[in-house]
Amino acid sequence: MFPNSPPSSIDELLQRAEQLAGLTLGELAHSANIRVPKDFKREKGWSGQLLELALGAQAGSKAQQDFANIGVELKTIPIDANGNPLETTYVCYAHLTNVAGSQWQTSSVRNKLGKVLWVPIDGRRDIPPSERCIATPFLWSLHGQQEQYLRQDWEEIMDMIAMGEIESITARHGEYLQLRPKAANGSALTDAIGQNGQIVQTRPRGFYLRKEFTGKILADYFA
DNA sequence: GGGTGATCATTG
DNA sequence: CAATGATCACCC
Repeated sequence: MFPNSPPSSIDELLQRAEQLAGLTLGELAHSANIRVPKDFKREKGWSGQLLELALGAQAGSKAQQDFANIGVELKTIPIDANGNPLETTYVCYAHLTNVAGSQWQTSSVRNKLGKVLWVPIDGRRDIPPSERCIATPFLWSLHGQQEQYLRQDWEEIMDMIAMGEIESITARHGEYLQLRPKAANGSALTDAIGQNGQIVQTRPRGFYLRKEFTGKILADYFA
């Protein structure tokens, strides 16, 4: 059965996570009487929510780490047969106003990625979700050159947001961290800084890690 | 609407 | 055919 309380230490979290390696999503879901969708067309976050339950993360939405008591964020990541990421990784919502004076050290990107429990899961679309296998979860921390790469991209993007250039930022900006739409649909609007410093309406955005970045994390671990 | 969990699907 | 831009479900 799934734990009903969060892990009280990183060791406990890792112990829980290691128990999941090798299981299929179907086996894990079945153990808790959870039904598995045929595909993820209408339940895109299903894998992540299943893993939250299986590891005892607090359900629901909160703007901080999944395991705030031990400072760890949980990220599932879909991989192909070679262990390479199949999708970019969502990090957090991007605030588009009141960004003057934002510092990397206190940014939500850095806070979210400080410590991450990565759970690679077979994401091949030609395999039904129920048969997709959970690989070996591992703990990773953001530091050194990887942090500098993200910081550089983040500062470039935040500068553009602060300068009122939100509409000229595309997903092509940023070597490893990119800004993309993040909303329920195309009609969602939020405040942003306009070209003359005024408030304008734009599509909500989120920060995402490019596959090259997460691919390196996976390669470093499994090398 | 803002935020969590992400993958989908159109297109360059 | 990978990547960008769009979208799905749920919570508050």
